[in-house]
Amino acid sequence: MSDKRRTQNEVAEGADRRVRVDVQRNLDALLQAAKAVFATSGVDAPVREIAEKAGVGVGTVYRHFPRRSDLVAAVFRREIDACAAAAPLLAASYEPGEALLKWIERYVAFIATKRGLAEALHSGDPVFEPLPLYFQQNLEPALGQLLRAAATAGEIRGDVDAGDLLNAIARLSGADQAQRMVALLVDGLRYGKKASSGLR
Amino acid sequence: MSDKRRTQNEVAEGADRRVRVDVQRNLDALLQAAKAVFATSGVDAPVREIAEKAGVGVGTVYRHFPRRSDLVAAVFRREIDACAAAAPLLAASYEPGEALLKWIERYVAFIATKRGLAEALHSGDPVFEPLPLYFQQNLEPALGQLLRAAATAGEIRGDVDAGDLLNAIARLSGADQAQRMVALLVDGLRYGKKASSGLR
DNA sequence: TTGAAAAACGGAACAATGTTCCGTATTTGT
DNA sequence: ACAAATACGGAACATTGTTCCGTTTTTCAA
Repeated sequence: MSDKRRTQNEVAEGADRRVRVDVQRNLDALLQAAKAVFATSGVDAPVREIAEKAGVGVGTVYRHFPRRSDLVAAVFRREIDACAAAAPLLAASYEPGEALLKWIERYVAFIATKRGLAEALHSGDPVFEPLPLYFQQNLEPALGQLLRAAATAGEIRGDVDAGDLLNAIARLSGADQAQRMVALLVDGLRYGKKASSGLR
Repeated sequence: MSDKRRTQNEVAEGADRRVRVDVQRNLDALLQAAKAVFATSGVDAPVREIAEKAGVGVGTVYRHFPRRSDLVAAVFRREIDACAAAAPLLAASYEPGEALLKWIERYVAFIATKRGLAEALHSGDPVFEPLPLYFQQNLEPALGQLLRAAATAGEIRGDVDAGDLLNAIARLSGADQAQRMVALLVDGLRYGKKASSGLR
């Protein structure tokens, strides 16, 4: 290794070396192909299918994403971010209760388009652990804000955990009657200020 | 044991031939092994593992259960039946609201012990189609009865479909916070007599 | 009791998939 | 233009569902 001093490019960050152009190209193609395939065949689609659609070998897929789930996570990250970003926007445009409802609606729509994602999140397979983590780290604060605002406004009870709700909705989504079931869950939010189901 | 004529055993049904003893033995061993393995490793456990535990070859497993899911279904059928049978018993021993709550509790406990079952039910994999069918055909009437009784008694709203609720609970079960989420759902049952979430 | 036909058995073999490995091709910095 | 570094593609391996078939066990009746 001759010394590789990157002269002026030596940014603070560990920017070891400029990313090779082919890497960037393949990564883009991969993410795009994966997004398309996931939408079509669900998140359980074979890696080979994605690799082929992207015009790369499976080796390339695995170099960028050591685990299948890493690819899934990468593909969804940006959509998750967008969903999280929507929260403050809605909060600024509607009253607390309405904003909460609208955000949940958006969240449901997002989850619904990802066949198999709900299962993956809950599969228990250690390989999917990072995914729900990212989900919650990004979505929980967003929902938490809306939840708190709505509770303060007295529109819903105040003892509901954002993470719980996020998880519950994700599980309910995907079913034919998802809308109805989520609605029921939301009604539960308004039931009262104190626990009361007897199942606690 | 010479005289083998089926004499009085000759039931009307096309009892072509008495089931071979080894068949019965293997079938029992299989169901028992499967039940144990499912409880330990979840319903996704490899068929080979079950076959080995039962002391039979995989060929035997597939002769009795053409699809993996058929075995899963067989193992749960009796438990499902028991769960369904509990409904009228509870209805006879408690007031409508209480009976409903207790039955849901039992249902949750049952689902909880079957790691992966909720996912299987919803997997979309055509191979699991018969399972949810059996579930609903047996559990829906049971829950429906309790639901109707509770609604009549004015303890919950009357527009909740038993199938929906069954499905929703199955999806929620298995999570760490399943109890809390189901409780929230149940609270939703009491919210009012009319739709009100705005998500409908 | 005995022997041949029927039924079931076990497990090797096949197919689909996730993942790893490595010889080859591409890119980069000089 | 060249050599080192890096990435690439896809064959090879591991795991698991499912099928196939030669062998073993059970049944039935003479």
